[in-house]
Amino acid sequence: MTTSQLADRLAVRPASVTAMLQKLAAAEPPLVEYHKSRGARLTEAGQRAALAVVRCHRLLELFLHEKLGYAWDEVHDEADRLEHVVGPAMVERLAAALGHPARDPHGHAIPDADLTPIGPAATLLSALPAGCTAVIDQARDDDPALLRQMAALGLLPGITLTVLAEAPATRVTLGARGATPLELPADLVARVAAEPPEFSTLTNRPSKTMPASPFGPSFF
Amino acid sequence: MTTSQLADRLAVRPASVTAMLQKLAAAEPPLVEYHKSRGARLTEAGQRAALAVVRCHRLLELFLHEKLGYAWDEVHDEADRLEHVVGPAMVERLAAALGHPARDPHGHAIPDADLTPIGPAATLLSALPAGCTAVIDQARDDDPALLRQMAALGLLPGITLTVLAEAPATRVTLGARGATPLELPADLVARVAAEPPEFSTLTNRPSKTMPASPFGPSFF
DNA sequence: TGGCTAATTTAGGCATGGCTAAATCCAGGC
DNA sequence: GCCTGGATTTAGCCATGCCTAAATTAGCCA
Ligand SMILES: [Mn+2]
Ligand SMILES: [Mn+2]
Ligand SMILES: [Mn+2]
Ligand SMILES: [Mn+2]
Repeated sequence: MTTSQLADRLAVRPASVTAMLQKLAAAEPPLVEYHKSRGARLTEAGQRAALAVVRCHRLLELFLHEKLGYAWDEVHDEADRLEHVVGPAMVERLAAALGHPARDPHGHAIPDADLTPIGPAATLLSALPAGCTAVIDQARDDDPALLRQMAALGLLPGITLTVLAEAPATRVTLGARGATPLELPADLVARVAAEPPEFSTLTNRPSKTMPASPFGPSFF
Repeated sequence: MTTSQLADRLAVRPASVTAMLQKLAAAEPPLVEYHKSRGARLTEAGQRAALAVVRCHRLLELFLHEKLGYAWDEVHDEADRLEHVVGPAMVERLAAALGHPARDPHGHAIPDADLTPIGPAATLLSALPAGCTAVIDQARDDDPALLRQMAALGLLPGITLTVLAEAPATRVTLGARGATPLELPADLVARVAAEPPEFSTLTNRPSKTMPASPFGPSFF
């Protein structure tokens, strides 16, 4: 990643990114491989550190949803604060209490305890060709409004849909066939991913109305 | 409290305490009433802020013990880190999930949602007169070794004991009468509190062997 | 091969919360 | 009513992580 890509994602100034990259590259062991003015990449150790935080974050999200009754659009922010403070012992306790789950409420894959890297993302709804049938896999979890909108439309991970048209707007049908067609907002289809039914770990499995449940592969 | 008392409790230099007291006194609203070179005291707002953190801390301790299977000597440190990051919504969710409990695993009172101040401490074992019968109420939770020692001796909140002798060492009998007498270490009796049976909210209620369970009044 | 612009890094600051060392305060003791 | 030693505050620093503004680099096009 380049300095400015990171600055954008982190909502921080490029100068701050440079400083942090230098620090992480100088750490023992180095967490990033930093080529000045060239960008940076996670080292093996850095990737493990990152996966540990992601594992913690997603377990927390699922815990808040499953055990404390949070709606799926409310869990991300709380998890974002807790993830940096929860100790390794508690992470494993949470995993055990949740039955070593594979997915968080938004369908994101939860890295396992040995921090094996996660596979690539599924396909965005906006990239599905017309006529295609796919299973909703996961959605960005950093936009509560998006998640509420999805829940209202019945667009939950595990749900199967068929694309009727891609342009000018994405029109889909939910449930295997012929139900009422839906027109999906452009910002929604750009942030929800789906997979071919035969790839999906878990086909069709709605949950409580507002909240969602565990499912499919990763993307962010 | 004086500056140096605070410095001792917080394991911080007196100069740092002075700086923080000045800051808290200047806050809007002021959290402490600070008389320079004279010491400081919590304001109404400061007390509420403190009780909110204590409530969160104790709910977390109970949650870790009850729901995640932590032993009672392991919960304090984890709660100490989480307490500053858990949001108000999660505190109330925790309280609800735990059934709005009155005590944490060490017997400390959990402030209720409206942050009503907590009553004074029970009596230390070291202060009980010989012949006295009392119910274990609570113990300091910041010393895992003490808590493990208590569990090993069967000294859990809710347990009734009778003091046989105060000097040279504290000798007690557990259970209403005549079981095998125990000699209690001086550092233990200085950090465990008990109450007259008729004052105790909950008489006799041991729990899992190592871990403990919710009980009696407060002290720190 | 320059030169120009956009990306990046450096330089210099700010706020937080801590520390040490040097004043300063104050309460007793004489 | 002073004197003095312990308590307290002030002064001056440090590390973190972030910021702005000023260099510096790098890549692309003439
Ligand atoms: Mn998230
Ligand atoms: Mn998620
Ligand atoms: Mn505690
Ligand atoms: Mn406690």
